[in-house]
Amino acid sequence: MDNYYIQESQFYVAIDCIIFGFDGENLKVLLIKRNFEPGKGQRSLMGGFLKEQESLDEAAKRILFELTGLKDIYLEQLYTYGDPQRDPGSRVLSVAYFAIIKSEYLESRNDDFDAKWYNVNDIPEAIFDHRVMIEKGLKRLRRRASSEPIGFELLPRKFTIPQLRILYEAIYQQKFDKRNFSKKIFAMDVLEKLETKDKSNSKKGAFLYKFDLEKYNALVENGVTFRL
Amino acid sequence: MDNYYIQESQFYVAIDCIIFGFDGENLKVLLIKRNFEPGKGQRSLMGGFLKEQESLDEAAKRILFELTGLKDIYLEQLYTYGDPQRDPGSRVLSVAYFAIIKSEYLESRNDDFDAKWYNVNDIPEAIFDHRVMIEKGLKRLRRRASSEPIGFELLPRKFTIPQLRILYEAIYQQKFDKRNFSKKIFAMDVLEKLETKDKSNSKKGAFLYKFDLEKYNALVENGVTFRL
DNA sequence: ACATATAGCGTTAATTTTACATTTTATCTG
DNA sequence: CAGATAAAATGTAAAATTAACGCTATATGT
Repeated sequence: MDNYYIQESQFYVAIDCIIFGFDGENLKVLLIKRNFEPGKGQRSLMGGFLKEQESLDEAAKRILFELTGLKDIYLEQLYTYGDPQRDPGSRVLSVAYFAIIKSEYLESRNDDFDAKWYNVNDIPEAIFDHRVMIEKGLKRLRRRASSEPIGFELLPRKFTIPQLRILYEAIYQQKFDKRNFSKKIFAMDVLEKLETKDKSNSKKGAFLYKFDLEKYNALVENGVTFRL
Repeated sequence: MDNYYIQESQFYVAIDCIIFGFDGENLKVLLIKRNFEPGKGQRSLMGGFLKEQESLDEAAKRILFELTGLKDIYLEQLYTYGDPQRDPGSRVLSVAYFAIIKSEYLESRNDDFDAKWYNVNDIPEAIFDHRVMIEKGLKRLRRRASSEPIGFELLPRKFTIPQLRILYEAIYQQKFDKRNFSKKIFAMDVLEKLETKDKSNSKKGAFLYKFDLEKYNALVENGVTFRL
């Protein structure tokens, strides 16, 4: 490719992924132990450098795959951090991505990186500006979860209404009335009720549901918006 | 500074600014005529390359200053575009910024760049992915304007209620009921009523108001959120 | 002084949101 | 196998918010 911009400066570009998960009780963020200098051994978001021929989205997918072995993770660009002093290793821009892993994959292969889940209410110290990134990711998650059906990304494919409610309580750190919550979610008509019950949390058992993407897309077509 | 990352690739990083304005009737976006290759002479967002010692925000401010001669412009990072093919001149990432210029400065010094305002309902062809950026900026503007008091950034410091309403009608491309609109804005109690009237649009004249930042900040303290 | 054209304002109906308690059901235990 | 248990499921009324709607006031121009 020709280069018209020879006289301009160039920069390292990193991708950092804020990975959220839900263990059925609390909202979690995944941090690894950084395995190179500077900051080797410290807590860090999973990240990596952008490569010559990659788009940003591709790089984020590659990095998530390296950590989790998963493709098809919910992924969304969050913000780009470019303070000249942010990385003592050199001038590096970081494009932060926001990712969600379904809780059924919480225990995926990630041993090389010594990855651990941390409760979002109690985020530990982390390298560089990674805590700032996590805070921003959390805000984005809260905004998104109220206006798009991304909560389902945090749950198993089959889930119960109480599970869904507890998830939203974890996201927003507040209680929701059981009746009102059910009413709201059923009113949107985006769930498919299954025959089977989940009995792990009660003797009576709670019916399982699936998020029905087709119904949801049909609603979106008609201009109806998700709102919880 | 030490460099721990010698083996990684580096990239050009551009900043592009989506500059919105309001002429009292329509929402506008400012485009310039690009004055260097590739794409010389074509319509483009105002932009420039990130420099060695600059943060992203600083670069965006510098670039806006170069075009408008203004400091203290409303500015917010929007999104980073990194497709390897997006700029035929070389591999360049672009960090898009979203900016608002008060309409009293619409006619600022920008002659070097042959800048022109375009109605957002009728965005002309523009270079690279700049139209995509503008569309995204427009969405962001709409979201922001409904949840934060940024509409005032688009108006003169003193404005009338009908002006404010017409602005919101331009942003959302829909009519708002006069009475309900006034009620809503007055209910929030963030405006200061002035003695003087603006008589440019009617014989009777409409009272002028100022956005009262102190009142607004006090509300935010109390957890009240702006919503129009 | 009268015509004109926009500014300014209040009430009612409809919708949405909140608050709140009892019955159902499968399992566990004695 | 009967009774205890513990979470799931469900409806209604009050309150708050939002939407719909038309007339009078005012300053200027003729």
